[in-house]
Amino acid sequence: MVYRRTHQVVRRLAARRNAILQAARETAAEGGMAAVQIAPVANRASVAAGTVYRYFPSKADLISELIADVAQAEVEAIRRAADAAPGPSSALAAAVTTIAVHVVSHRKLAWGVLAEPVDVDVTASRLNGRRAIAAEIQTRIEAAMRAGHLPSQDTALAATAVIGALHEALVGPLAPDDLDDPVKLRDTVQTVTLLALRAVGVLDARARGLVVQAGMPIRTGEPTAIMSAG
Amino acid sequence: MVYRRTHQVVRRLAARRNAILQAARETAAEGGMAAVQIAPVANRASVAAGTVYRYFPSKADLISELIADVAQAEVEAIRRAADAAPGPSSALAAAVTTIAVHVVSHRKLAWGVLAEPVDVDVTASRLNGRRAIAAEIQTRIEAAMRAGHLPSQDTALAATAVIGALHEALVGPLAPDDLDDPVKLRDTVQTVTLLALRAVGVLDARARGLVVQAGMPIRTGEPTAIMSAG
DNA sequence: TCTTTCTCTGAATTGATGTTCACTTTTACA
DNA sequence: TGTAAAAGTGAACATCAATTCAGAGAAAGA
Repeated sequence: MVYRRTHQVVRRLAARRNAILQAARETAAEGGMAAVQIAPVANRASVAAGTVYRYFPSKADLISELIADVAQAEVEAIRRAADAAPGPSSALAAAVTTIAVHVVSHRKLAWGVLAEPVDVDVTASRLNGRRAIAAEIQTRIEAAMRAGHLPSQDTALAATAVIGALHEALVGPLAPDDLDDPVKLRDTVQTVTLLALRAVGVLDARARGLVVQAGMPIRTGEPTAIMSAG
Repeated sequence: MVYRRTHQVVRRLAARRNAILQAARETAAEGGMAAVQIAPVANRASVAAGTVYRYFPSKADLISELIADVAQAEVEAIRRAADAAPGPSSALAAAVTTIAVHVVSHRKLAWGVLAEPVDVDVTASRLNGRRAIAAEIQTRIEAAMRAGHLPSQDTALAATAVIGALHEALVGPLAPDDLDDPVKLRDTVQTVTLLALRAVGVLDARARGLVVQAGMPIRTGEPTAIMSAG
């Protein structure tokens, strides 16, 4: 034997794999899932089309992994935001706000990951991602419910409905189209968060200071934990 | 000239066009939009593939028309149910309940019409359908708001969120999978309707008798107007 | 430097469907 | 019954992107 992988090579392979995933992600963020085709992604990652297949068995696997990554990052962001909150109600508010902010901040990517038509089958990955995020919300609803802050309810269904409301109102085809205006964006996030919280029985979240404060900037691309005491 | 369309022929042509649309609809209801391919649909309508193109310029047009038809029927059902209600709050409840019931009753079709990936571009048609339905809900929210039954709010955003909550919880990938059980189905519809109404600020819709009554059968395939006084 | 093995390349292949079109069948009416 | 126009047929075609693969290029060690 005259060839054995050195650490260098191992690292380079890993880096290249990441580069492909990253290229796919950027492509999706810019042009939606429809734009995520092997040739353009490969080109963006500075490799040949065939090379992609040395790292991913198929386009479906590539996109599935992309979806899983995005979902996991979201779950972690939600968890961080909620765990930093002082009580169950504000934890729930923080979780919902986090989703809302992330989703509006990366609409194209969110739409692609969540719902945009793709030619290959990624339902399993999407389902898992949704499940993980819904479970996170469900946990917070349960906690608030047990603390007596929410009426008794089917938490699984409630979590699903909350997510649906957020997605449809913020990235669905009917979402407002003027969200590039930061003021409008903040108002929209706040309104939708209020709606979602009200759905599960939070009374007057705004008065209780549970949601985004007026004038507070929404920063994109980082863990978001915007809320106040509750 | 020795050929001119008789009334008979005109009728036969119209009937055949309907047969193709109907075949597409049935195919979608059974196998989702993915199953709506020219060859199977033509076969189901008992015509050749080429014949479809004598009635529809392209597959996109066929599916777009299917979507428009379903959406329009839905709008009419919502309007009937809401108009039959005694007051603004119950009209809103009736509208929401109608959507919920229809959507669970024809999950595959609803999913196909609303969100399922399709290889051709039907975004315009979907957007129109969603807009029409959202407008219907928005109208009812506005009425209830003006009557002082709801807090002041952005009705467009509220209507969108309501629709999102209904869809995600009832036909989305996270929807309960045991909706074939009629009891479970009724409970689910009721729960989700409550969530949706609560989101826009309806307090305790159940106690006020605004939603599906326990024991009331949900019939499918016809205009639904299930509610009581309000 | 030479050989072996791995990795990369990108043009060619494949597969799946929407779409077309030369031909057949049907229709209306003289 | 004959014939011109319309309607229907379905096999062939076009398209488009995922996938493959034979050969080129690098890397490791003798």
